[in-house]
Amino acid sequence: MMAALDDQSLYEVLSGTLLSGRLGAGTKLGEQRLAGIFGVSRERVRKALHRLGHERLIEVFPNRGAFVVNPSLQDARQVYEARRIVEGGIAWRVAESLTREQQSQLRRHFASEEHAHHHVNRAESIRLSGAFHILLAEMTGNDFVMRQMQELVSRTSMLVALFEDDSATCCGIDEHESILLALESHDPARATHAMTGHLSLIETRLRPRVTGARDSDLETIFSAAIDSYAAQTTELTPENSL
Amino acid sequence: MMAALDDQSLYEVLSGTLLSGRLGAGTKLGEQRLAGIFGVSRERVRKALHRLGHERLIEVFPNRGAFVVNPSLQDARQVYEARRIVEGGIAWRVAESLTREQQSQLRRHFASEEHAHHHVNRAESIRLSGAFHILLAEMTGNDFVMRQMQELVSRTSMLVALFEDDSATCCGIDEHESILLALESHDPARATHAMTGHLSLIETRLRPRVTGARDSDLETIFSAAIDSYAAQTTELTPENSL
DNA sequence: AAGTTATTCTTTGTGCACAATCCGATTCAC
DNA sequence: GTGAATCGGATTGTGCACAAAGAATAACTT
Repeated sequence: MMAALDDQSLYEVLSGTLLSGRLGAGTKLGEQRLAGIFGVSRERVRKALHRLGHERLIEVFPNRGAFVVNPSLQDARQVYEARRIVEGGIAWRVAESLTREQQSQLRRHFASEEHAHHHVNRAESIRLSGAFHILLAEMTGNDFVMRQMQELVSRTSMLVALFEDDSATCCGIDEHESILLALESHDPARATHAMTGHLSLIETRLRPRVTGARDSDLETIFSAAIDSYAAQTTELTPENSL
Repeated sequence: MMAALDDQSLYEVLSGTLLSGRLGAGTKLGEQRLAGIFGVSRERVRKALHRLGHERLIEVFPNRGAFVVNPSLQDARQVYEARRIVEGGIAWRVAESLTREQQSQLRRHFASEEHAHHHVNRAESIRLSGAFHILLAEMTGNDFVMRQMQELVSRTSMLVALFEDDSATCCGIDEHESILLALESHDPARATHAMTGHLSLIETRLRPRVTGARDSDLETIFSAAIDSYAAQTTELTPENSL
């Protein structure tokens, strides 16, 4: 069948592929080309590209086109610095007002992290590490803060794809525990301190990596992305398969 | 002459007018209508509208159009909450690393604030109060943080236009001083505390105001906005008047 | 032969016409 | 008279064709 992608799907596939780091930095994303690959009109691609540009996932040069961003190590540092500032503020706020439910929710999450860690389930560990930070942002119950965090986490995942030190792409579990303890003691300053220290440690794990000649065949990469996206969505809405 | 507005100018006039609160909440911004007023094609207006929608300065409903946002008091609270979190983090960070130059820069700014305050220069006081917060954000030297702050300050100025208690739309000057003192003492926790306390105080000044039947004649409002924008830009580039 | 200009070709940007959608009013049925 | 359904007007969304800009190449001059 190969359903025609709607705007949202197109954006999600594009965005997901960008974030996964499968595209070589600096790769040109031609409108015509993408339109052909995705089987949609050029205007559709245009709109998606503009949106991605606004979210800084790609760089758009007027009359020149859109290109995959090529973040420098300095850019990476800025992302972590921003996270220290924002998540420091989040930790402070959450420490002030942690409820019983929130506390047990964090405890439960931390237990999963430990479980995955001890069973050396690497992929799951990475996922849960990120989720811990998102969970804290959610506890502020604030849309602005959540959106900003989502953007920062997106950027982070893009960066680790570029600069990952293969040995450690996930947060240290002890550090999460010390954050948790600080939150539970309702000590804002201590919580902020634990959070900023944690993020600094993660940052030190970044290594400038030779931007390896990754596969930059747009057709191949996006076809795979579309397939996995389709699989994922049909799985979520099985009634569609009727 | 009445130069044809380019994309950027169009966006800035639109955005500035939105932020000033001169437009009634919920006012519909029809594409055709605006195109006529600004003397540009509909597609141009479309693009600007989409951008504004992405920045949440207007609400865009598919197939229905764009409308001026109508923030509730609860929305306002969220903005101040977000500012407490982010600016709390900023204060922490700046307190950690305040340089001599930064310190004197802040002192100088504070002196201007005091001056305007004592001479009862109301408009200037308001402007400088906002600038103080932006200045702190700039001192982090972080693009992400600055962009977020710009967005939050924009929203704030929109909100005070809606909910202002006429007696106090500017920051208390004593509060800024206590933040300054905390920063100078290089005490992050104290700085964060001063900042969050300050923002909470501002928030208490918000009063739910009957969304007064403001003038919603798009033609009149935008014509004035275009004129003042033109005046402002020609002033900045006097060589254009040749 | 190197640098510079002219030309061509590709890619992005824009306006226009038409299609899809939504809102409101009128009409019809009960 | 009230409710639902339908039709008309208006507004937004989309594809297409053309215009404009940039990049690469070719030619020409010094």
